[in-house]
Amino acid sequence: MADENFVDALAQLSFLVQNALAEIAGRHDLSLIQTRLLGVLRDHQPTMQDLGRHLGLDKSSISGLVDRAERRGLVTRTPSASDRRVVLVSITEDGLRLARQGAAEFAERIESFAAGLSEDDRRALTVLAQRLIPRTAPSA
Amino acid sequence: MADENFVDALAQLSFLVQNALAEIAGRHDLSLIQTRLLGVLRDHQPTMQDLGRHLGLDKSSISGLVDRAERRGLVTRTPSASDRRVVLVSITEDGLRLARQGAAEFAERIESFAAGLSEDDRRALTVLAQRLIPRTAPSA
DNA sequence: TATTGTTATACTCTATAACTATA
DNA sequence: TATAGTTATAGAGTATAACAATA
Repeated sequence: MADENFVDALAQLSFLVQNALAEIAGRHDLSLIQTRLLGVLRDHQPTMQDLGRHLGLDKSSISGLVDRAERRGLVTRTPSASDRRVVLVSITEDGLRLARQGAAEFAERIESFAAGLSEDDRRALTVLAQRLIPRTAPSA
Repeated sequence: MADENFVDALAQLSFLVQNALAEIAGRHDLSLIQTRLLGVLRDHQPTMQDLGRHLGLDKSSISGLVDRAERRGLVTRTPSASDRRVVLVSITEDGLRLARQGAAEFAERIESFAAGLSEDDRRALTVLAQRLIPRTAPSA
């Protein structure tokens, strides 16, 4: 089976990237899921329900997640004006700072892994990776 | 920054692969870490300490992990003959069956992602991925 | 004394089910 | 009635610190 190598290489690459992400998040006392939460909030001001969809979690899990992030001053809850059942979640200045810092460190780390790759190699890897990723792939 | 695309593509690819892994594990009521445990035990009969090193976890975490796997009949503890402080962990028939089944499903899933890639594309992606992976990269 | 593993404790993360408030 | 969110509860997973048994 020639494709054992293919599957193994993708699996190991995914562990490499995820471990880097978890390690960098940990340096800021963040879990992977808290990091993803901040990542989503960088570009959106979603409802609790939206967050559940984005992150693939039950609403009760989102409640706890946002509780803990709010306790640390990284996000805030705002009641919706149009529907008083709804809660909007926003990132704070502190949260934004942390998200940017983490993203920069992550990019640096990935770059360091790819130090041995030429520009052409990187472009080729980028294109091949993109062809594997469906439009529905979750983001950080 | 041209490399934003590179970093993003690798991050998304890693989420794609890890989510596939987690989803398949979940179908067998396994967590990612339980799956990795079984993966290690397919080829080794390590001590608790060895497992901690392999999986990057504290020995107390390994105790709980092995407890839960043992309770499900997936692994067994054996006292070492040479050093009575040491415990050796082995996979059971049931555990092995589960590990093989999961690995096969995972390979299938990865193949399905790569359905649009030619043989040459796969080879190229495999080689590029391998060049990113240090020899110390953790395995499933 | 040093090492191996377990246990006690505490916290994060997750889901299910029951609940409250609003629509 | 239906929907948005919270709370109560339970369990996995993790680490730190204290412990027991063995070396």
